[in-house]
Amino acid sequence: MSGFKSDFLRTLSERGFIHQVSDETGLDTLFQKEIVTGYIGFDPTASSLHAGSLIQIMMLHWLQQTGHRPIALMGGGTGMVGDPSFKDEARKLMTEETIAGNIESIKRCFSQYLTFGDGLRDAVMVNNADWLRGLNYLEFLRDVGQHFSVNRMLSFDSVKLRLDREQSLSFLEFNYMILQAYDFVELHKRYGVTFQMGGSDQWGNIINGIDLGHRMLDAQFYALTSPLLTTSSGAKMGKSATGAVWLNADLVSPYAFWQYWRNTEDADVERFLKLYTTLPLGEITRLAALGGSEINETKKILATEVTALLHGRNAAEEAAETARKTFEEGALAENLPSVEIPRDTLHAGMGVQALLVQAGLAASNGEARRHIQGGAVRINDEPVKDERAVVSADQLTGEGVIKLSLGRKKHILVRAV
RNA sequence: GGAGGAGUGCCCGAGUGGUUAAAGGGGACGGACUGUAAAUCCGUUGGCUUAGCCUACGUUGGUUCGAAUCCAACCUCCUCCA
Repeated sequence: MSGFKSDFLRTLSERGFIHQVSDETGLDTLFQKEIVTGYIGFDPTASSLHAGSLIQIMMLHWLQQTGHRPIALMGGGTGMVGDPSFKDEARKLMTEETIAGNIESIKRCFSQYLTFGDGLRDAVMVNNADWLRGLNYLEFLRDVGQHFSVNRMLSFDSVKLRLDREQSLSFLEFNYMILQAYDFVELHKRYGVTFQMGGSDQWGNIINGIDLGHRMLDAQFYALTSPLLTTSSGAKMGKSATGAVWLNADLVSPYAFWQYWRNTEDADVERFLKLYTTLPLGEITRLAALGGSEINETKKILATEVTALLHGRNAAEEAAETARKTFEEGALAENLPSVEIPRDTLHAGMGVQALLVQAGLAASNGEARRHIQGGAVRINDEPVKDERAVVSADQLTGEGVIKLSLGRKKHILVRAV
Protein backbone atom coordinates (compact mmCIF):
# COMPACT_ATOMS: atom_id res chain seq x y z
CA MET A 1 0.00 0.00 0.00
CA SER A 2 2.64 2.53 0.92
CA GLY A 3 5.10 1.41 -1.69
CA PHE A 4 4.54 4.67 -3.50
CA LYS A 5 7.52 6.20 -5.19
CA SER A 6 6.17 9.67 -5.85
CA ASP A 7 6.51 12.27 -3.13
CA PHE A 8 2.90 13.18 -3.28
CA LEU A 9 1.36 9.75 -2.91
CA ARG A 10 3.95 8.67 -0.38
CA THR A 11 3.24 11.71 1.77
CA LEU A 12 -0.51 11.29 1.56
CA SER A 13 -0.26 7.63 2.26
CA GLU A 14 2.04 8.02 5.25
CA ARG A 15 -0.10 10.74 6.74
CA GLY A 16 -3.33 8.82 6.42
CA PHE A 17 -5.11 10.72 3.69
CA ILE A 18 -5.81 7.84 1.36
CA HIS A 19 -8.99 5.84 1.31
CA GLN A 20 -9.25 4.80 -2.32
CA VAL A 21 -7.14 5.36 -5.41
CA SER A 22 -8.34 4.62 -8.92
CA ASP A 23 -5.09 3.33 -10.40
CA GLU A 24 -2.28 3.29 -7.87
CA THR A 25 0.64 2.43 -10.11
CA GLY A 26 -0.56 4.53 -13.01
CA LEU A 27 -1.00 7.55 -10.80
CA ASP A 28 2.26 6.99 -8.97
CA THR A 29 4.07 6.91 -12.31
CA LEU A 30 2.34 10.04 -13.48
CA PHE A 31 3.37 11.95 -10.36
CA GLN A 32 6.99 11.01 -10.91
CA LYS A 33 6.90 11.94 -14.55
CA GLU A 34 5.22 15.33 -14.70
CA ILE A 35 3.62 18.21 -12.93
CA VAL A 36 0.12 17.04 -12.24
CA THR A 37 -2.81 19.40 -12.08
CA GLY A 38 -5.39 18.10 -9.64
CA TYR A 39 -8.53 19.53 -8.15
CA ILE A 40 -11.04 19.24 -5.39
CA GLY A 41 -14.54 20.64 -5.52
CA PHE A 42 -16.06 22.64 -2.70
CA ASP A 43 -19.74 23.37 -2.29
CA PRO A 44 -20.49 26.98 -1.47
CA THR A 45 -23.39 26.02 0.79
CA ALA A 46 -22.32 28.37 3.56
CA SER A 47 -20.31 31.52 3.91
CA SER A 48 -17.38 29.52 5.25
CA LEU A 49 -15.95 26.06 5.01
CA HIS A 50 -15.71 24.16 8.28
CA ALA A 51 -13.27 21.80 9.91
CA GLY A 52 -14.68 18.91 7.92
CA SER A 53 -13.23 20.44 4.74
CA LEU A 54 -9.82 20.91 6.23
CA ILE A 55 -8.66 17.49 5.16
CA GLN A 56 -9.42 18.34 1.53
CA ILE A 57 -7.61 21.64 1.81
CA MET A 58 -4.60 19.85 3.29
CA MET A 59 -4.53 17.48 0.34
CA LEU A 60 -4.34 20.40 -2.03
CA HIS A 61 -1.65 21.86 0.16
CA TRP A 62 0.47 18.72 -0.09
CA LEU A 63 -0.15 18.51 -3.80
CA GLN A 64 1.45 21.90 -4.18
CA GLN A 65 4.19 21.22 -1.64
CA THR A 66 5.28 18.13 -3.55
CA GLY A 67 5.63 20.09 -6.74
CA HIS A 68 2.26 19.93 -8.42
CA ARG A 69 -0.54 22.28 -9.20
CA PRO A 70 -3.73 22.44 -7.15
CA ILE A 71 -7.06 23.79 -8.29
CA ALA A 72 -9.78 24.67 -5.86
CA LEU A 73 -13.04 24.34 -7.70
CA MET A 74 -15.92 26.29 -6.29
CA GLY A 75 -19.24 24.72 -7.10
CA GLY A 76 -21.01 27.91 -8.00
CA GLY A 77 -22.91 26.13 -10.75
CA THR A 78 -23.42 22.75 -9.13
CA GLY A 79 -24.37 24.56 -5.96
CA MET A 80 -27.50 25.63 -7.77
CA VAL A 81 -28.43 21.97 -8.07
CA GLY A 82 -27.31 20.43 -4.79
CA ASP A 83 -25.39 17.22 -4.26
CA PRO A 84 -27.78 14.45 -3.28
CA SER A 85 -25.00 12.03 -2.33
CA PHE A 86 -25.85 10.27 0.92
CA LYS A 87 -28.15 13.09 1.90
CA ASP A 88 -31.48 12.29 3.45
CA GLU A 89 -33.33 15.10 1.87
CA ALA A 90 -33.12 17.53 -0.93
CA ARG A 91 -30.93 20.42 -0.13
CA LYS A 92 -32.52 23.80 -0.16
CA LEU A 93 -31.87 25.54 -3.42
CA MET A 94 -29.73 28.59 -3.10
CA THR A 95 -30.01 31.77 -5.03
CA GLU A 96 -27.22 32.97 -7.25
CA GLU A 97 -26.50 35.92 -4.99
CA THR A 98 -26.13 33.70 -1.94
CA ILE A 99 -23.76 31.40 -3.79
CA ALA A 100 -21.66 34.24 -5.12
CA GLY A 101 -21.46 35.77 -1.67
CA ASN A 102 -20.44 32.47 -0.13
CA ILE A 103 -17.70 31.90 -2.68
CA GLU A 104 -16.31 35.34 -2.02
CA SER A 105 -16.26 34.67 1.68
CA ILE A 106 -14.74 31.19 1.36
CA LYS A 107 -11.92 32.33 -0.92
CA ARG A 108 -10.03 34.06 1.84
CA CYS A 109 -9.00 31.04 3.85
CA PHE A 110 -7.53 29.18 0.89
CA SER A 111 -4.69 31.62 0.51
CA GLN A 112 -3.40 30.46 3.88
CA TYR A 113 -2.80 26.99 2.53
CA LEU A 114 -2.02 27.54 -1.12
CA THR A 115 0.12 29.87 -3.15
CA PHE A 116 -1.98 31.36 -5.92
CA GLY A 117 -0.62 32.84 -9.08
CA ASP A 118 0.07 32.24 -12.77
CA GLY A 119 3.13 30.03 -12.45
CA LEU A 120 3.39 26.37 -13.41
CA ARG A 121 2.80 25.17 -9.89
CA ASP A 122 0.65 28.03 -8.67
CA ALA A 123 -2.77 27.30 -7.35
CA VAL A 124 -5.87 28.44 -9.16
CA MET A 125 -9.37 28.95 -7.94
CA VAL A 126 -12.13 28.48 -10.46
CA ASN A 127 -15.89 28.52 -10.40
CA ASN A 128 -17.80 25.93 -12.39
CA ALA A 129 -20.60 28.42 -12.92
CA ASP A 130 -18.27 29.81 -15.59
CA TRP A 131 -18.99 26.89 -17.89
CA LEU A 132 -22.14 25.34 -16.44
CA ARG A 133 -24.30 28.44 -16.62
CA GLY A 134 -24.04 28.84 -20.34
CA LEU A 135 -24.76 25.25 -21.25
CA ASN A 136 -27.32 24.56 -23.88
CA TYR A 137 -29.64 21.77 -22.76
CA LEU A 138 -30.02 19.96 -26.05
CA GLU A 139 -26.37 20.11 -26.92
CA PHE A 140 -25.41 19.00 -23.46
CA LEU A 141 -27.75 16.03 -23.63
CA ARG A 142 -26.29 14.94 -26.96
CA ASP A 143 -22.65 15.52 -26.13
CA VAL A 144 -22.58 14.46 -22.54
CA GLY A 145 -25.86 12.79 -21.64
CA GLN A 146 -25.40 10.04 -24.20
CA HIS A 147 -22.44 8.73 -22.25
CA PHE A 148 -24.37 8.09 -19.07
CA SER A 149 -26.28 4.96 -18.26
CA VAL A 150 -29.16 5.54 -15.91
CA ASN A 151 -29.00 1.90 -14.92
CA ARG A 152 -25.47 2.42 -13.73
CA MET A 153 -26.19 5.71 -12.05
CA LEU A 154 -28.94 4.06 -10.06
CA SER A 155 -26.50 1.49 -8.80
CA PHE A 156 -24.28 4.00 -7.02
CA ASP A 157 -24.50 3.82 -3.25
CA SER A 158 -24.96 7.56 -3.01
CA VAL A 159 -28.17 7.29 -4.99
CA LYS A 160 -29.29 3.91 -3.71
CA LEU A 161 -29.42 5.20 -0.17
CA ARG A 162 -32.03 7.74 -1.10
CA LEU A 163 -34.07 5.28 -3.11
CA ASP A 164 -33.86 2.52 -0.53
CA ARG A 165 -35.09 4.84 2.13
CA GLU A 166 -38.05 5.68 -0.05
CA GLN A 167 -37.04 9.31 -0.12
CA SER A 168 -37.59 11.29 -3.21
CA LEU A 169 -34.72 12.15 -5.46
CA SER A 170 -35.62 14.83 -7.91
CA PHE A 171 -34.41 14.81 -11.47
CA LEU A 172 -32.59 18.02 -10.67
CA GLU A 173 -30.50 16.35 -7.99
CA PHE A 174 -30.05 13.26 -10.07
CA ASN A 175 -28.27 15.45 -12.61
CA TYR A 176 -25.73 16.61 -10.09
CA MET A 177 -23.38 13.73 -10.77
CA ILE A 178 -23.50 14.35 -14.48
CA LEU A 179 -22.56 17.97 -13.98
CA GLN A 180 -19.77 17.03 -11.63
CA ALA A 181 -18.42 14.50 -14.10
CA TYR A 182 -18.59 17.18 -16.75
CA ASP A 183 -16.54 19.49 -14.54
CA PHE A 184 -13.69 17.00 -14.72
CA VAL A 185 -13.77 17.02 -18.52
CA GLU A 186 -14.05 20.80 -18.68
CA LEU A 187 -11.17 21.28 -16.26
CA HIS A 188 -9.10 18.96 -18.37
CA LYS A 189 -9.76 21.06 -21.44
CA ARG A 190 -9.11 24.33 -19.68
CA TYR A 191 -6.30 23.51 -17.31
CA GLY A 192 -5.04 20.09 -18.27
CA VAL A 193 -6.47 18.55 -15.11
CA THR A 194 -6.13 14.78 -14.94
CA PHE A 195 -6.63 14.16 -11.28
CA GLN A 196 -9.46 14.66 -8.81
CA MET A 197 -9.55 14.21 -5.08
CA GLY A 198 -12.41 14.35 -2.61
CA GLY A 199 -14.01 12.74 0.40
CA SER A 200 -14.90 9.08 0.16
CA ASP A 201 -18.54 10.06 -0.30
CA GLN A 202 -17.50 11.59 -3.62
CA TRP A 203 -16.08 8.37 -5.05
CA GLY A 204 -19.10 7.61 -7.19
CA ASN A 205 -19.24 11.14 -8.56
CA ILE A 206 -15.53 11.15 -9.30
CA ILE A 207 -15.61 7.79 -11.03
CA ASN A 208 -18.30 9.12 -13.30
CA GLY A 209 -15.93 11.89 -14.26
CA ILE A 210 -13.18 9.41 -15.09
CA ASP A 211 -15.56 7.41 -17.29
CA LEU A 212 -16.73 10.51 -19.04
CA GLY A 213 -13.13 11.49 -19.74
CA HIS A 214 -12.59 8.12 -21.37
CA ARG A 215 -15.65 8.38 -23.51
CA MET A 216 -15.57 11.99 -24.57
CA LEU A 217 -11.86 12.66 -24.81
CA ASP A 218 -10.23 9.27 -24.72
CA ALA A 219 -8.23 10.68 -21.82
CA GLN A 220 -6.97 8.90 -18.74
CA PHE A 221 -8.10 10.50 -15.49
CA TYR A 222 -7.24 9.51 -11.93
CA ALA A 223 -8.96 9.73 -8.58
CA LEU A 224 -8.11 9.60 -4.93
CA THR A 225 -10.43 9.87 -1.98
CA SER A 226 -9.83 10.55 1.67
CA PRO A 227 -11.46 8.57 4.46
CA LEU A 228 -14.64 9.89 5.98
CA LEU A 229 -13.37 11.33 9.18
CA THR A 230 -14.99 10.87 12.51
CA THR A 231 -13.49 11.17 15.95
CA SER A 232 -12.66 7.94 17.73
CA SER A 233 -15.98 8.06 19.52
CA GLY A 234 -17.79 8.38 16.24
CA ALA A 235 -18.72 12.03 16.13
CA LYS A 236 -18.49 13.82 12.83
CA MET A 237 -15.55 16.12 12.41
CA GLY A 238 -16.24 19.78 12.60
CA LYS A 239 -19.03 19.86 15.10
CA SER A 240 -18.44 21.31 18.50
CA ALA A 241 -20.32 22.56 21.50
CA THR A 242 -21.33 25.75 19.81
CA GLY A 243 -22.05 24.25 16.43
CA ALA A 244 -19.93 23.92 13.36
CA VAL A 245 -16.25 24.73 13.56
CA TRP A 246 -16.06 27.28 10.80
CA LEU A 247 -12.78 28.28 9.28
CA ASN A 248 -13.57 31.96 8.87
CA ALA A 249 -12.41 33.96 11.87
CA ASP A 250 -15.56 36.05 11.99
CA LEU A 251 -17.60 32.91 12.65
CA VAL A 252 -15.21 31.03 14.91
CA SER A 253 -12.47 33.02 16.58
CA PRO A 254 -8.90 31.75 16.53
CA TYR A 255 -9.25 31.14 20.26
CA ALA A 256 -12.37 29.00 19.83
CA PHE A 257 -10.72 27.20 16.94
CA TRP A 258 -7.68 26.49 19.08
CA GLN A 259 -9.93 25.19 21.85
CA TYR A 260 -11.61 22.80 19.45
CA TRP A 261 -8.31 21.10 18.68
CA ARG A 262 -7.11 21.31 22.25
CA ASN A 263 -10.07 19.11 23.23
CA THR A 264 -9.18 16.36 20.79
CA GLU A 265 -9.71 12.88 22.15
CA ASP A 266 -6.53 11.06 23.16
CA ALA A 267 -7.07 8.39 20.58
CA ASP A 268 -7.19 10.91 17.76
CA VAL A 269 -4.12 12.96 18.53
CA GLU A 270 -1.62 11.16 16.33
CA ARG A 271 -4.03 10.82 13.44
CA PHE A 272 -4.89 14.50 13.59
CA LEU A 273 -1.27 15.61 13.83
CA LYS A 274 -0.59 13.75 10.61
CA LEU A 275 -3.63 15.03 8.80
CA TYR A 276 -3.93 18.59 9.98
CA THR A 277 -0.42 19.78 10.67
CA THR A 278 2.71 19.85 8.57
CA LEU A 279 4.98 18.63 11.35
CA PRO A 280 7.48 15.98 10.22
CA LEU A 281 6.35 12.42 10.80
CA GLY A 282 9.27 11.65 13.10
CA GLU A 283 8.30 14.41 15.44
CA ILE A 284 4.68 13.37 15.37
CA THR A 285 5.63 9.86 16.39
CA ARG A 286 7.66 11.24 19.25
CA LEU A 287 4.86 13.58 20.40
CA ALA A 288 2.22 10.93 20.16
CA ALA A 289 4.24 8.53 22.27
CA LEU A 290 3.60 10.64 25.34
CA GLY A 291 1.17 8.84 27.56
CA GLY A 292 -1.34 9.68 30.24
CA SER A 293 -1.76 13.33 31.09
CA GLU A 294 1.43 14.23 29.25
CA ILE A 295 -0.49 13.91 26.06
CA ASN A 296 -2.04 17.25 26.98
CA GLU A 297 1.17 18.93 25.94
CA THR A 298 0.87 17.24 22.57
CA LYS A 299 -2.70 18.44 22.25
CA LYS A 300 -1.55 22.00 22.78
CA ILE A 301 0.99 21.61 20.00
CA LEU A 302 -1.70 20.14 17.78
CA ALA A 303 -3.99 23.06 18.51
CA THR A 304 -1.33 25.66 17.94
CA GLU A 305 -0.07 24.10 14.72
CA VAL A 306 -3.51 23.71 13.18
CA THR A 307 -4.49 27.23 14.21
CA ALA A 308 -1.22 28.65 12.91
CA LEU A 309 -1.85 27.20 9.46
CA LEU A 310 -5.27 28.76 9.28
CA HIS A 311 -4.97 32.02 11.20
CA GLY A 312 -1.24 32.61 11.31
CA ARG A 313 1.39 31.91 13.91
CA ASN A 314 0.70 35.03 15.97
CA ALA A 315 -3.00 34.40 16.35
CA ALA A 316 -2.29 30.78 17.27
CA GLU A 317 0.16 31.67 19.97
CA GLU A 318 -2.12 34.32 21.32
CA ALA A 319 -4.90 31.76 21.54
CA ALA A 320 -2.58 29.33 23.29
CA GLU A 321 -1.58 32.00 25.78
CA THR A 322 -5.18 32.99 26.45
CA ALA A 323 -6.01 29.36 27.11
CA ARG A 324 -2.99 28.92 29.34
CA LYS A 325 -3.92 31.87 31.52
CA THR A 326 -7.53 30.87 31.72
CA PHE A 327 -7.15 27.16 32.37
CA GLU A 328 -3.77 26.78 33.98
CA GLU A 329 -3.56 29.91 36.06
CA GLY A 330 -7.24 30.53 36.52
CA ALA A 331 -6.35 34.09 35.74
CA LEU A 332 -8.28 36.62 33.80
CA ALA A 333 -7.05 36.49 30.24
CA GLU A 334 -7.46 39.70 28.35
CA ASN A 335 -8.09 38.00 25.03
CA LEU A 336 -11.00 35.80 25.94
CA PRO A 337 -14.06 36.29 23.76
CA SER A 338 -16.01 39.26 25.01
CA VAL A 339 -19.40 40.85 24.81
CA GLU A 340 -19.97 44.57 25.06
CA ILE A 341 -22.73 45.99 27.23
CA PRO A 342 -23.58 49.68 27.32
CA ARG A 343 -22.23 51.23 30.49
CA ASP A 344 -25.62 52.71 31.39
CA THR A 345 -27.32 49.34 31.20
CA LEU A 346 -24.71 47.81 33.40
CA HIS A 347 -24.92 50.62 35.97
CA ALA A 348 -28.66 50.16 36.13
CA GLY A 349 -28.13 46.47 36.76
CA MET A 350 -28.78 43.63 34.33
CA GLY A 351 -30.36 40.23 34.98
CA VAL A 352 -27.97 37.31 34.69
CA GLN A 353 -30.36 35.55 32.36
CA ALA A 354 -30.36 38.43 29.93
CA LEU A 355 -26.62 38.69 30.19
CA LEU A 356 -26.15 35.01 29.37
CA VAL A 357 -28.33 35.45 26.31
CA GLN A 358 -26.46 38.57 25.24
CA ALA A 359 -23.18 36.76 25.60
CA GLY A 360 -24.41 33.95 23.41
CA LEU A 361 -24.08 31.39 26.17
CA ALA A 362 -27.79 30.69 26.18
CA ALA A 363 -30.32 30.79 23.39
CA SER A 364 -33.20 32.00 25.53
CA ASN A 365 -33.97 33.19 29.02
CA GLY A 366 -35.40 29.77 29.74
CA GLU A 367 -32.17 28.06 28.80
CA ALA A 368 -30.23 30.58 30.84
CA ARG A 369 -32.43 29.83 33.83
CA ARG A 370 -31.88 26.12 33.48
CA HIS A 371 -28.14 26.61 33.35
CA ILE A 372 -28.30 28.64 36.55
CA GLN A 373 -30.45 26.01 38.22
CA GLY A 374 -28.00 23.38 37.09
CA GLY A 375 -25.21 25.25 38.80
CA ALA A 376 -23.30 25.92 35.62
CA VAL A 377 -23.04 29.69 35.76
CA ARG A 378 -20.35 31.71 37.47
CA ILE A 379 -19.59 35.41 37.61
CA ASN A 380 -16.00 36.27 38.35
CA ASP A 381 -15.64 32.62 39.34
CA GLU A 382 -18.38 32.92 41.96
CA PRO A 383 -21.22 30.46 41.38
CA VAL A 384 -24.56 32.08 40.64
CA LYS A 385 -27.37 30.36 42.51
CA ASP A 386 -30.18 32.85 42.17
CA GLU A 387 -31.70 32.88 38.73
CA ARG A 388 -32.88 36.44 39.32
CA ALA A 389 -29.47 37.68 40.30
CA VAL A 390 -28.57 41.07 38.94
CA VAL A 391 -25.20 41.96 37.56
CA SER A 392 -24.10 45.53 37.93
CA ALA A 393 -21.16 47.79 37.34
CA ASP A 394 -19.70 47.33 40.82
CA GLN A 395 -18.80 43.79 39.84
CA LEU A 396 -16.35 45.04 37.25
CA THR A 397 -12.91 43.84 38.20
CA GLY A 398 -9.78 45.93 38.30
CA GLU A 399 -9.38 45.31 34.57
CA GLY A 400 -12.80 46.77 33.95
CA VAL A 401 -14.48 43.52 32.93
CA ILE A 402 -16.79 40.91 34.36
CA LYS A 403 -15.91 37.27 33.73
CA LEU A 404 -19.00 35.29 32.89
CA SER A 405 -18.57 31.51 32.78
CA LEU A 406 -20.78 28.66 31.68
CA GLY A 407 -19.44 25.34 32.75
CA ARG A 408 -15.72 24.97 33.10
CA LYS A 409 -14.79 25.71 29.53
CA LYS A 410 -16.80 28.64 28.30
CA HIS A 411 -15.74 32.04 29.47
CA ILE A 412 -16.84 35.38 28.17
CA LEU A 413 -15.65 38.79 29.28
CA VAL A 414 -18.33 41.39 29.75
CA ARG A 415 -17.05 44.84 28.89
CA ALA A 416 -18.81 48.07 29.67
CA VAL A 417 -18.75 50.52 26.80
C1' G B 1 -55.16 9.97 -14.03
C1' G B 2 -56.62 5.37 -10.56
C1' A B 3 -55.73 2.40 -5.86
C1' G B 4 -53.21 2.12 -1.30
C1' G B 5 -49.74 4.16 2.54
C1' A B 6 -47.23 8.11 5.16
C1' G B 7 -46.24 13.42 7.26
C1' U B 8 -45.06 14.06 15.38
C1' G B 9 -40.26 18.12 19.05
C1' C B 10 -32.76 19.07 16.66
C1' C B 11 -32.99 13.71 14.48
C1' C B 12 -35.20 8.77 14.80
C1' G B 13 -39.62 7.09 16.77
C1' A B 14 -44.18 5.89 20.25
C1' G B 15 -48.89 7.72 20.84
C1' U B 16 -55.66 6.62 17.71
C1' G B 17 -60.71 11.60 22.02
C1' G B 18 -59.15 13.94 28.17
C1' U B 19 -53.73 13.71 34.24
C1' U B 20 -49.76 14.89 26.58
C1' A B 21 -45.21 20.34 26.23
C1' A B 22 -46.34 14.80 24.02
C1' A B 23 -43.11 7.64 26.01
C1' G B 24 -38.35 5.74 24.39
C1' G B 25 -33.71 6.29 21.91
C1' G B 26 -29.93 9.37 19.62
C1' G B 27 -27.65 13.96 19.61
C1' A B 28 -26.65 18.36 22.32
C1' C B 29 -25.80 21.05 26.85
C1' G B 30 -24.74 21.05 32.29
C1' G B 31 -22.93 18.30 36.80
C1' A B 32 -19.81 14.29 39.20
C1' C B 33 -15.19 11.63 38.21
C1' U B 34 -10.52 13.12 35.44
C1' G B 35 -5.96 15.28 32.36
C1' U B 36 -9.76 21.45 29.23
C1' A B 37 -9.45 13.45 27.05
C1' A B 38 -12.36 8.87 26.67
C1' A B 39 -15.64 5.62 29.25
C1' U B 40 -19.25 5.70 33.17
C1' C B 41 -23.08 7.78 36.31
C1' C B 42 -26.69 11.95 37.26
C1' G B 43 -29.55 16.10 35.44
C1' U B 44 -31.56 19.30 31.54
C1' U B 45 -33.38 19.63 26.55
C1' G B 46 -40.51 24.96 23.12
C1' G B 47 -41.12 30.35 24.62
C1' C B 48 -42.53 34.15 28.20
C1' U B 49 -43.40 39.39 32.33
C1' U B 50 -43.22 31.31 35.23
C1' A B 51 -48.06 29.29 41.62
C1' G B 52 -49.76 31.52 35.57
C1' C B 53 -49.88 32.37 30.29
C1' C B 54 -48.71 31.52 25.05
C1' U B 55 -47.14 28.49 20.93
C1' A B 56 -46.66 23.25 19.08
C1' C B 57 -47.89 17.00 16.30
C1' G B 58 -47.78 18.79 7.15
C1' U B 59 -51.65 23.24 5.90
C1' U B 60 -56.61 25.17 6.39
C1' G B 61 -61.30 24.55 8.16
C1' G B 62 -64.94 21.41 10.93
C1' U B 63 -67.09 17.92 14.89
C1' U B 64 -66.64 17.99 20.37
C1' C B 65 -67.14 20.42 27.00
C1' G B 66 -62.25 18.67 25.29
C1' A B 67 -58.34 16.67 19.31
C1' A B 68 -51.61 14.85 17.76
C1' U B 69 -55.72 11.50 17.98
C1' C B 70 -62.43 11.91 14.59
C1' C B 71 -64.23 14.46 9.66
C1' A B 72 -63.33 17.48 5.00
C1' A B 73 -60.33 19.88 1.60
C1' C B 74 -55.51 20.99 0.25
C1' C B 75 -49.96 20.32 0.13
C1' U B 76 -45.75 16.96 0.10
C1' C B 77 -43.57 12.13 -0.17
C1' C B 78 -43.74 6.62 -0.96
C1' U B 79 -45.67 1.99 -3.41
C1' C B 80 -48.50 -0.38 -7.23
C1' C B 81 -51.45 0.39 -11.68
C1' A B 82 -52.36 3.59 -16.25
